[in-house]
Amino acid sequence: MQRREVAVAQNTPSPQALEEISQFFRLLGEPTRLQLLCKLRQGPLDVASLIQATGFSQSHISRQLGQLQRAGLVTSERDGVRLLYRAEGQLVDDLCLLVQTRLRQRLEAQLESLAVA
Amino acid sequence: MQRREVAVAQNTPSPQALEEISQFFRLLGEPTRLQLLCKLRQGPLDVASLIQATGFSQSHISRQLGQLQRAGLVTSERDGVRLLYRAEGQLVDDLCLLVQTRLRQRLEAQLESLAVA
DNA sequence: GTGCTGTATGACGATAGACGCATTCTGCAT
DNA sequence: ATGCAGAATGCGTCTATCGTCATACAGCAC
Repeated sequence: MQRREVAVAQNTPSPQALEEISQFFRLLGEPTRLQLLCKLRQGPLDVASLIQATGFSQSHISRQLGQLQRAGLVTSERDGVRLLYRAEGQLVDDLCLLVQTRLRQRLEAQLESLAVA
Repeated sequence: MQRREVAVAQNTPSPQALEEISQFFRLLGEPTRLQLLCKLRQGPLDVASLIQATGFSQSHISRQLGQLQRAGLVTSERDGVRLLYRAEGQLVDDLCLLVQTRLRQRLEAQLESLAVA
């Protein structure tokens, strides 16, 4: 049932699937969260380290991590009194690389059109 | 200069690049815009057709198309009194496919864990 | 040039969500 | 069991943006 709703697309996602896909993108659409993911992809970190690395408050970082964890993009593991968070999987890396490549191509095209003019 | 700011990442995007990448994801994080992109990828459409297809108001659709156009994801072309909008490139398709696949995998994993239990 | 249609934009209200302070909760260390 | 540190959550404020109605603008058709 759920499977069918999500999977109905040979090519065109169902309205329900579109909603879920867009919510996924929305997660990545916030710089704070993307920044956290970048930090965590380099290795596990506790909240204090992330506070230091980003400058955001403990509560804010905790909340963002909660969102990322519920979406399956990060996991946490106890290390003494601390929780170590780590990035899970390669999907976000892949997505960012595609977008970044595209953004660069676009800038390069613009540079070229300026040079010609 | 701009090139370097965006391109600095062998692997870790610069803060500026992260901002731009997140803004790109933010564009896709709104169901309306994603829906429009899906419609337009099947062929060029005018605003009236998009109104009919989605149920949103003319002004809203026009505004969303404006955003997508400025980001280079759609183009427009005059056809008599109408403007035909069309989706540009495959990037959004690729991104959606990656995300959709992942969402499915996640659901399937959850189904499996329920079956075992 | 004029009138009309299709589209873009102004103005407004409602809502979601970022963000930080304060507090509570959780689990470790003793 | 107790105390403490680290993390999660309550609450309030602020901002951005969705979405619509109304209006302005752009370009076609005559």
